[in-house]
Amino acid sequence: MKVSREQMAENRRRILEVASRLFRDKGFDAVSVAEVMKAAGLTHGGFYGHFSSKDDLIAQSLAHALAVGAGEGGDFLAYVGAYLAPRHRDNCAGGCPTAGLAAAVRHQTPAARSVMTDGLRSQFDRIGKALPELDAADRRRAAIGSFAAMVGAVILARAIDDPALSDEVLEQTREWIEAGIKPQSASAS
Amino acid sequence: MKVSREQMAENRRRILEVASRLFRDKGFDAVSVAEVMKAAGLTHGGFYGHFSSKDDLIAQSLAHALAVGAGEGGDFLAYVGAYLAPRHRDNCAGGCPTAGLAAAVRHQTPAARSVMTDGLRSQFDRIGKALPELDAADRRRAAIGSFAAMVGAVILARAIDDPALSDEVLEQTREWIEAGIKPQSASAS
DNA sequence: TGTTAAATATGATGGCCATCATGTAAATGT
DNA sequence: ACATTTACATGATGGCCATCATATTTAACA
Repeated sequence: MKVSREQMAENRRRILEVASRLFRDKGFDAVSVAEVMKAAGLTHGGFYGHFSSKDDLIAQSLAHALAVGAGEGGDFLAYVGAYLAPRHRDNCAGGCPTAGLAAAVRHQTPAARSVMTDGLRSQFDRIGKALPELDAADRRRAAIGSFAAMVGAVILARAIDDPALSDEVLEQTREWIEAGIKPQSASAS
Repeated sequence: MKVSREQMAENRRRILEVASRLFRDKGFDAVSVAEVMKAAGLTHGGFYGHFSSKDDLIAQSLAHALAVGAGEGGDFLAYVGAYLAPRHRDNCAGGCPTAGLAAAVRHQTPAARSVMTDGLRSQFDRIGKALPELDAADRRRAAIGSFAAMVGAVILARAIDDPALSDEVLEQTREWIEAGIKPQSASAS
């Protein structure tokens, strides 16, 4: 049955939203087109009315997730604290799409890699702007170095099955980043 | 045809070696059992004489790769330089199994996650011992923070399709780590 | 040397999945 | 109101893959 224009637009939005959560939670390969559609409250048949292929869905849902997560411009240290927290580590589906999907993007289409590249470029710029207390070169270095450490730490923490070690990875990386961001203060705390 | 005991042991070793390279290169899902066996110079039939399942192969080949890569105890800064280099970024098959597979381990069996956990614990200890110029607490923080940044940077650099930005991620992260490892020197270079 | 056991090869089997073909019913525009 | 378009549902289809069944050949051992 046909649905209204707005209904269709909302269906499409729901597919993207649900797909990005499922992908972050289980990985691109482990989520079938039918599963996405079912989670969106539809059947698999209508899928190709919205997207040309599963690869197309992957690229578009990635863009959707990166755009949604790109809010904030606020306190960088607060952002780091929330990012390197057990809460975020345990919330793959709703968490940072870069931490959840960057490694898998390497095996995806050029379109998906391009989306991820744009997302990362924006992210580096955004973090750089949130670090006004440093001069330009240090800002760039801190933005990229910190974000690499954040993404790496969450990926490692999620791979580790020992809760104590997993927590430690988050905590030590948080302290490491905090120390690295204030190089102008004296070396001893 | 039956082969000698040693021949069989060597076949097994070759399967593990070839599998760990293929997995790092293409991901666990994208590599079939038949492909691994063919790359090892065998046919798919003999596989279940060596391993109880593909999941078993994944866990064992991961352990193999982590053990092989765990050599060195030398100069940490040289290690960082080689790790955060385009050469390593472009060599997934022969590169660090943590950078190549840590994110995917999250979706694997408990056995595989346990192997990865042990590998990371050893890695943190090893790096800590390579940083004797720091005191104990700083050593641990630097070991975990640096390695998280290294893994994250290589993952991001591999996801990015713009060579200039990809190179920049490696380079800035390298400088960020180098700066963070020598906190006792003056803040200005 | 002959018998046995084992390692590998060849050849199914069953399931999952992306994609397509076709039907149906409701929204859209006149 | 009517014709038409179209969004979605139902139901194939073909391919890939993990795993298993069986055959073959040869090492291992007496």
